[in-house]
Amino acid sequence: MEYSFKTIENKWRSYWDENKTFKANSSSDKPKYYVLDMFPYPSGAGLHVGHPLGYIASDIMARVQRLRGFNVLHPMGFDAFGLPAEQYAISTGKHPAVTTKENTDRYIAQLKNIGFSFDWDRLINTSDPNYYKWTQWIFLKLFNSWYDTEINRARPIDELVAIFENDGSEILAYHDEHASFTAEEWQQMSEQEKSDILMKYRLAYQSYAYVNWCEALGTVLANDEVKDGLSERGGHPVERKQMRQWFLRITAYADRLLNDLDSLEWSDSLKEMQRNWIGKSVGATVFFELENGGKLEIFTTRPDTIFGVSFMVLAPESELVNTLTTPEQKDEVEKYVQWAKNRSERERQADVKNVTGVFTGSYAIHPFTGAKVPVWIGDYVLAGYGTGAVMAVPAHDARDFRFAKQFGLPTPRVIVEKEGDSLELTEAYEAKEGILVQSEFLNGLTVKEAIAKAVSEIENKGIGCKKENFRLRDANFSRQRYWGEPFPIYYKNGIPTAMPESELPLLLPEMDDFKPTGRPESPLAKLNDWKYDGYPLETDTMPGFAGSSWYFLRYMDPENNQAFASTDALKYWKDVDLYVGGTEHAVGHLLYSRFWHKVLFDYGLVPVNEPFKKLVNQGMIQGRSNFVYRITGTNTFVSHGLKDQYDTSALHVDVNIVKNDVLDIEAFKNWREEYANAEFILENDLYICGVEIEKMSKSKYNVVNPDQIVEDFGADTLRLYEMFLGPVEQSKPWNTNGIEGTHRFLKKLWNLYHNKEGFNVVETEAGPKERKALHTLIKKLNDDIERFSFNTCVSSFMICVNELSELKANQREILEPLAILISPFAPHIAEELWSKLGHEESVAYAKFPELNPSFLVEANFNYPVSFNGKTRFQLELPTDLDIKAIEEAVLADERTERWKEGKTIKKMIIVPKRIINIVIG
RNA sequence: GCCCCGGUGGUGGAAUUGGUAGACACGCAGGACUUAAAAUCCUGUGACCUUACGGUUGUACGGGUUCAAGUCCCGUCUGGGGUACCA
Repeated sequence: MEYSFKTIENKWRSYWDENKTFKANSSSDKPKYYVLDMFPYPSGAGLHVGHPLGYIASDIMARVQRLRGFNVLHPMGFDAFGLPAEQYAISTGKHPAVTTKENTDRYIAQLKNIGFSFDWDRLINTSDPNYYKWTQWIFLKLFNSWYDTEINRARPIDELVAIFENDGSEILAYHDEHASFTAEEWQQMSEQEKSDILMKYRLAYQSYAYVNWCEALGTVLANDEVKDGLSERGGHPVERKQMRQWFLRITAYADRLLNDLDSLEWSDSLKEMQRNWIGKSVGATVFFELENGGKLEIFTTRPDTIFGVSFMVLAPESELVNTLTTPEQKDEVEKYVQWAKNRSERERQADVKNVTGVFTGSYAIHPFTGAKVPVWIGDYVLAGYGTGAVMAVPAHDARDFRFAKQFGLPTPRVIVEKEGDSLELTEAYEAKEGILVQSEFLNGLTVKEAIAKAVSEIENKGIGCKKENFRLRDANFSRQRYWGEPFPIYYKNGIPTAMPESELPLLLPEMDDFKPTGRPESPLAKLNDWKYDGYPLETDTMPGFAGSSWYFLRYMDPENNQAFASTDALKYWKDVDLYVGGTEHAVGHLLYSRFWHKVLFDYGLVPVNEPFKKLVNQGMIQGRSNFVYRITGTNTFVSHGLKDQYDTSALHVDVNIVKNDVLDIEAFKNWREEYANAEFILENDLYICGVEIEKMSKSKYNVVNPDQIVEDFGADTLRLYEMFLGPVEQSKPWNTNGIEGTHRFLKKLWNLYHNKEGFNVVETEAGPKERKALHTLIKKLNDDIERFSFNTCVSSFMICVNELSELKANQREILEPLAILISPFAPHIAEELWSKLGHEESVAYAKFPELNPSFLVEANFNYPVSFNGKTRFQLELPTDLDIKAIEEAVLADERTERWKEGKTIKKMIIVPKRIINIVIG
């Protein structure tokens, strides 16, 4: 009887749907287990083969935990707001809500096709008003909060107002710049002044930031849409424009976000990434007097090197640039600042080959030596970090060193490895160890001592103090876009004001025209009636990470319209036991979610202070991308082999219009309007595309769908194959070579339970060989599931089934537990076998088979492990023995007794106290 | 540039704590069954030398620690992810 996967999979898919087999109840006597996937963005390209990698792994865990007796919550939903749907709307006029609905429907069908055990009744969608009502509600919570650094938690803004009214500004609160005022002064302030001051304290506040403005397209671009300083669409110039925007004050939580990492079961590398992102550093803030009056504040982590300062560098955006530039330098400085302004931060940091900068003409005075120190402007200094100015110590910082070499500035060395070393330098000596020289009162000290001493001297002189600094910046929460959550904020006489909670959700208004406004603002600005209570509403919308920062809480109680989730549900499900998702979210999403969760925790709205207990980072299934090369400023494309002769930028091209890396030129012209008149420079009459292995993503046009695989081999084969491909954590490019192997395995499994006539399982007792095969498998599975090693699980299944096939084992005693064991991995076939074994309830309600170690021990004695025809084993010896005695001990061992007939010890590898390896041949 | 992860046969990968490198699977070659093909099954398969027995060598590259290194340390090369408006 043949394994007919289509019939079987269709049957059980509808059975699970109709019976709601995987519905989770928010109350149960069983212990709870919450397994969560990072929910997908429903891209127009459909679910790609990379998505299921993590989903299959988490589904296996969900199913295993159900079999182990847990009440499992395993939900799915969609992160449905975002840029691609809006871009699609701009080019086709199709409303993002419509495309999003189409895409989510397709995703649901594709997901159901793979047989995931999701509780579909808990499906959520971040673009659904019933969902984003609560995103807006949490935003208002943030807007109406300030951070009390004395008790280290968020508090209502009303309480801050009360404090200002009674005591003025002298409180321990986390804020921007400090404005000092008395209670009386506060009371006399205008509404506008009060609002401005409160903005400096709110956890959601307004401030200024740069956006990528593209004049030609008339819109603000995401970083992803900018390539080499030009817009990806059209290749138009992009400039950076400063605008007022919303921010979230995540920096108030920097210490807690850092310290609480210790309690999480996340990989060390991921925690390390978050730590580095938060980037806590301890150093000093120091004021340098300027020659012509005024002061320059810098932050340094290396106050010990203060005698090595040979110049200062300001970020081009620094407010001091204007005041410090002398008339002679004015032209040059303005030219430089204008140029640097349009380079992205990443470009500025990555481009170390071209060191750029300009002298302001002004000098600072070294606080200890009194020397004149020139003040430069350089774009490797970022305005957003520290004070936007550095004291440059070229001898001990690589970036400062390159700058000094470029502009012929001195590089005095102040630290040597050991006393008496030469002061010559060919590169910066950055090590934080050595002895101070040429440093007056620091001479002879170690770096560590010198840091402490320098800080105390700086403090004594009253020119600075010890300071902690974080690399983490507040999160920019504004987007000049349509397809996102509207802010429940209106401008009452120009003052940003929260809408009442009772008015939520503030619905995203219907629009027909999503084209850019031609100004750096959201399409919502085109609406005349976008008003609340007669006042204009905020026209920016929230970014992609708004909805995804709290969705894991909504699954606990998705229908609730009184609260984002009920207290009971939150108490019961508490937190996510296992979170599976890609490393691409290592800092963004995972940091924002932790931050939101902590704010809610401060208000007692969630029971625990961290949302994700254990995290597994699935690797990425990568795609094979193709590229075309556009000559800068033209609509001409040059073939890969000739591109180095031109100034080009590489653009992704749809892999579907490329065959064997040769571009179908006609298809390319039809692909996008802007390419209709494209011209080509060919090689050998062909346009050859470039190739790169990278993230599979719609924007890279390299997506492969799982649908065809399910059609050809079935979902169970796809599930096993994706697991068999390698460790879940590992990234690899997609390819289907070898999928036959896992399909063949399923056929073999099927044939264990069937002969030609049909189902064929006997009730007789199994022999020791069969029992050993089964229990070896149980043991392997238990160990491997624990360490998330599903590829070796699949191998173990194959080995076991091969052995059982050879033994022609068809005893119920063996096959019943085998069906349960395979069910998390290949659920459809397992359900079919389970029902044929005479069970009425789903295999999901079965009990995970227990290991009987006695079968293994017995088996081990009867059937020694053997490789390449040689028998080997390890023997532990108690103490040092001479070779002769070891040999005797080996021969006396009962295992040797069993195997040594006619054989001798061929090889022994001996280490002190222990024999490691004995080969008998 | 900076932070994080990886590099093992023709291919995906295994080796769990430093102790048999290449499990399992794909591919390939040969064979069985078949008129033939498909399917299935069996055998072989890192490289080099050898008719064979067997030997030598081998985990990106260069060093080091160790009785013992794919695994630990230092340096280099190289691929991928992130880099704050893709999600």
